[in-house]
Parts: sequence; structure tokens; C-alpha cells
Amino acid sequence: MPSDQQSEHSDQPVDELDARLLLLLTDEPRLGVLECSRRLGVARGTVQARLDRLVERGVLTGFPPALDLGAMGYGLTAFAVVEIAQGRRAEVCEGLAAIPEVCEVHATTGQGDLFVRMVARSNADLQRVVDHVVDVPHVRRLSTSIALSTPVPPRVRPLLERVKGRPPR
Amino acid sequence: MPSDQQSEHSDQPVDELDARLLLLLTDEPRLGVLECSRRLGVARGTVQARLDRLVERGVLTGFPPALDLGAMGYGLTAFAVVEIAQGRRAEVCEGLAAIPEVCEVHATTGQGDLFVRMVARSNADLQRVVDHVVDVPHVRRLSTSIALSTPVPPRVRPLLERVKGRPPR
DNA sequence: TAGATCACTATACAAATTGCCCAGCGAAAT
DNA sequence: ATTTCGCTGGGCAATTTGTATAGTGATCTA
Repeated sequence: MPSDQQSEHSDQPVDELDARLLLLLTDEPRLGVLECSRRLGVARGTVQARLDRLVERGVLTGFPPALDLGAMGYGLTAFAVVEIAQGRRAEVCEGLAAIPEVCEVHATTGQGDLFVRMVARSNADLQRVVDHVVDVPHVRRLSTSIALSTPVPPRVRPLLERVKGRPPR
Repeated sequence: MPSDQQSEHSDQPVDELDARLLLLLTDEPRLGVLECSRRLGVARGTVQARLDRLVERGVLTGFPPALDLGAMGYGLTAFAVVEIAQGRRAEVCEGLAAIPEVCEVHATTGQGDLFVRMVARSNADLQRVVDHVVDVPHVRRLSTSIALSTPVPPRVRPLLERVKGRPPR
């Protein structure tokens, strides 16, 4: 018999079952709906419904292929803080977006600056990329630093684990 | 004597077909092998073989679920440059990894510093997270900046597009 | 308190997909 | 000349998906 006295409804965007499902998919993304239902010990329809709802709510945005840029030849990752001319963010971002090696751009507090993540094939190649960046109109100053290692790779797991462990508030 | 021209075998980690396949999966990650083969106009076995090889080579590491942290309640993203005590990187990273809101850590050039990406539910919550970070032993200084927007979200597409468009080299 | 809802279980069934295998073919490498 | 390798095209059984439907207990609402 399923049923405890769970009184959480639409308040929590992700409840425990959702978290367990997402965690499962995080570990083995290729699992089908059926397999998931078996592992979680719930009916297939439930898993299906949960997934649909997560997508609706915008929590789950898809299953994009994870590529290892290093294995693709882009062994270098660098971060750059970009200082730009006042009020030119849109143009600058457009210019940055046009550079394939620019993998991510954020506008941050501090001085209306931008924060950029980029990759390159080698130091020489990075030089080239950086040159491209500084050539973007309205870019005033660029402070680059190279990633030597990544002690904590991008992750969401701990956040899900917390939901899973903690009864919804 | 290495007759160049088109001797692309094991040199290019990702050839055009690979790129087209990955691009296709980037846009519609849930596609099955069969559907992919239809879209690309090649035999099913070919797609299967390509995928297997990409995984072998370590280029394709999987299809992890993409979660929107914002939709999950973590609407704030912040970056921090962490200055640490000499030779304590391992300990510090361990400490940082123990904080669920810390989503990513890189060791960068500059001063043997760390670069951290973290999320929070609100400004007050960010305060709490930051406090946790500074409480990690051997953390000397913390410079935090909040992400106001993300003009260029994490992407790999342009890199693949380039491979696709350009004949091998 | 009597419905009305909602989430989940449990089944069912046709259609599609997967996993695997095999023979043939052409280009490149030995 | 012979072998190797990648791709094609087909085949087949087993599994999974897409979609429905009915039943049940708990929560919400008038």
C-alpha cells in the first residue's frame, strides 16, 4: 500500500520521488522509463507522469549529450573577466557569442563586467582566442586565467541528494 | 610522403558525420538510434558504431539530465575567487565539495587560487553559502560576484558546427 | 460531511525500437 | 594481391514505448 502522510503538493518544485528519479537518471541517463519504474519501485505511469511534470515546470530541460572537450582536442579551459564600455553589454555579448571557443558568458556584479569561459587547443591557440575576444568592439580590458584542474566538476547531485534525504520541510 | 588530402582516420577525434550526429542529439537528445539514422541518411548500424566509438574515445561521456536550478528554487548563481593558504588546495577543495551549493570548482593560474561557482535560493541564502565557504579551513579570502544574467549559456554547438562545416582541416 | 480531485497502481495492447547477427561492397592500407 | 575497415541493407526476437482504462486511498472544497 502506498501512502504515508505526505502533505506537500505544489509548494515544493521537486519532491523526494522526483529527486530520486533525477538522481537515478543522473547516474544512468540512458535508462528508459520502464527501467526507472522498476528501480524506484513505482508504476511506470508514475515515472512517466513525474518526468512530464518536471519538464512542464521547467526543472528538467532535456538530456543533452555530454561532450568532453578535452577529448575533442580542446584541452585548455580559461576564464576571463571582461571589462566593457558602459551600456554596451548587448553588443559585446553578441560579439563574444560569435566566437566558437567562447562556451559561456555571464554578466556579473562588480562593475557590470562579463565573465567568460572559453576553450582552446593549446596555449598558442588560446592566444588566438584571447585576441579575438579583445578585438570585440567595446571590450576595454581582459583578465584571463587558465584552469589548471577541476577539483569539483559541474554537478547538481548534492542538491538533489538533499531533497531526497530531507522530508519536504 | 604522408599523402595528406583526405587521410582522415584516427587523427581527427570527431569527423563530419560525428559532428552532425552530435549536433542532432544536442537539439533532440531523446532521439533513438533509429531516428538518428533516418535523419542523417545513413544506416542504423553506422549510427550505432559512431556512438560507440565516440564513447570509447571519451568524447561522448553520456546524456545526463539537464536541470534548471532556477526552476528548482536556486535562482541565484554566484562566482567566487578564493584565495587559499599555500599548499592547501586539496583540503580546501574537499571542504568546498562538502557544500551542496558549490556546483563547480577550478584551480586557476593567477595565484594558485580557486574559482568557484555556487547557487543559492536568495540573497540571504547566498550569504549563508558564502559564510560556509569562508569557514572552510585555509580559505584566506573570498571575492564574490553575482551573476545578473547569462547572455551565452553553456554551449558546445559552435565547436561542432565548425567541424561539420569544414572538411577535415 | 458528501462529492470532486488528484496521484499512483495495475493492466492491456499495438506499434516502434533495440540488440545482435550476417553478407556484400568499395576504398584504403599492407 | 590480399587484408582490413567502415558502411549498407536486411532479418528477427525481445523489450520498450505510447496510450488507455479502471480501481483506490487521500486531500481539497463547497
